[in-house]
Formats: sequence, structure tokens, C-alpha cells
Amino acid sequence: MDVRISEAELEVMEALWAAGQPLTAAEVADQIAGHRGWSLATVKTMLSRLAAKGVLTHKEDGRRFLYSPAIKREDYVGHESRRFVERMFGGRLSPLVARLAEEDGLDEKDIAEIEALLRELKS
Amino acid sequence: MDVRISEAELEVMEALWAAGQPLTAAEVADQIAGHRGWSLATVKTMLSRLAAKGVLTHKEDGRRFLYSPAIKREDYVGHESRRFVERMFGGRLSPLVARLAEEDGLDEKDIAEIEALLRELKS
DNA sequence: AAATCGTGTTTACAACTGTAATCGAGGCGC
DNA sequence: GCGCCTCGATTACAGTTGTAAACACGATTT
Repeated sequence: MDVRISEAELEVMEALWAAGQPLTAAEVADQIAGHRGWSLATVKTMLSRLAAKGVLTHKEDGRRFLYSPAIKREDYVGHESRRFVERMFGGRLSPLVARLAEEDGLDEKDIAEIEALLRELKS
Repeated sequence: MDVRISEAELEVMEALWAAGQPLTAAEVADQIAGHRGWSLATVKTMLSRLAAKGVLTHKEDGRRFLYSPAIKREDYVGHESRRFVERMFGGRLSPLVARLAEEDGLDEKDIAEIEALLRELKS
């Protein structure tokens, strides 16, 4: 998938990924209603655009459609992460860690987890 | 700065940041000519838009302008990094490290550097 | 049967992006 | 002095994004 998902569209994908099961447009709208003040119409537009982009599928269920993600969140997130690190730090992750560390973007738990990850990587 | 810089615009900012000194539009275009096949006109549009967004400044130098970044790269990059980690990983950096690690996005050097960083953080 | 409701589809519309071409005006060459 | 070159400024124009409203049509309610 080399398709770009916009920020607003991503919100819809997140709802679908979080649900773990096919949702109707109305259900998606409900899921999102919490953080964003979107109208149902807006959600429907997002769903159409995402379908056009091929990142979600819809099966008919009588009157309505049931929408499901067509790509895995971890794939998308991994792809975007690589892109981001590439663009901002020339592909190296350490400068990102350095930058966040310098701005206190890391707490104890995060640090410990990363260390554990790296330890495991070397084994 | 809560201003968004588009991907193409960022290319121009990178040229200015890399130069380390004020550049004319033509110089910026030359810098960029390597990676991107932009016409001088396009570069001029980018410079205008970036000036409108307030992320660069221009001082007159006789006939032409000399453009300089109005924000520091590290500030911008730090800001975007926080935004990204927030959006994709709920603000936690470790899942990003995990994701990249799992896709072999990390080499030995990167790992060593990150470990050194973390060690220093704890002292 | 008529009014209403829920759904997907079509249309809207301004802001932002990518990518330029054109215009107006000062300088330079001859 | 007159044409050409260089600049910034203005205009262009299609595609994407955010945010919906309007529409068409079958289902449900009254």
C-alpha cells in the first residue's frame, strides 16, 4: 500500500481497527463522536474516500454496508514510521530518540521499555 | 509555531537550513535541482507561501531577496516528531522502536546510539 | 397511503498542495 | 535609449482535504 491516508481519514480507520469487527457507517460515526464533532455525513464521505483508495472494504448487509479495514494497522503504521524517520532524520532512529529525550518526551517507563526491546534485539 | 509545512515546502526549508546562510531564490532552486525537477517558478511559489506562513523571512538585497529560515530545524522536527508519535502510538515512543525493530529498520549502529542515549538519560 | 427515517451516492465549496506560466518593473548591454 | 534579463508578485489550474448538505430510494411508522 503506497496510498496516502489523510489525517481525518485515519480517524475513521482507527475506529475500524479498534472495533475489530465490521461496522456500519452509523457505528463508525458513534465511535468517533467522542473526540471529533463530525456529522454522519462527514463520516460517510470519509468511508467513501477510503473505499476508493482501497484501504477498506464493504460488504452489503441488506440495506446497509458493513465496513472493514483492508490493511492492517501495524503495516500502515510501520510504513508511515519508516517514511517519517526517513524524511526527518535521514532514516536513522537515534536522532528521533535524542530529540524527544531532549524535550522530555520520554518518561521512565518508556525508557525502560525501549531498553528491554533493544536488549532483546541483541540476543 | 503550530503552522503546517507541506512536504514540498519542507524541501525548500531543508535547503535553507542546510545552507546555514541566507539564500536567493535562484540559489535555493540550485540547491534543490539535485533531488527534485522543479522549475525556478515553483521554488518561488514555495518561498512566497513559506513567507506567508511566517516560517521564513526575507531581507531585501538590492533587486532581490535573501531568504532565511525563521524557525530552527530542531524545533520543527521536534514538534513534528511529537505529533507523529502522538498520532501513531499514543505518545509512547517504545511502540515505534518496536515496530521499526520488527521490520529490520534498525542497524547495529542505531541500536548502539540509542542505548548510549538512554544510558545518559538515566545519569 | 403518506410521512418519516436510514443508507449510500452525488454535489458543494473553500483551503491547501503541487507545479507552473505570465506580468510588471528595474538593471545591463549595446 | 531600447531590448533583454531577472526578480518578485499575480494568476492558473487540477487534485486533495475537511466538512457537509442535498438527493434518491427502500423500509418503517402512523
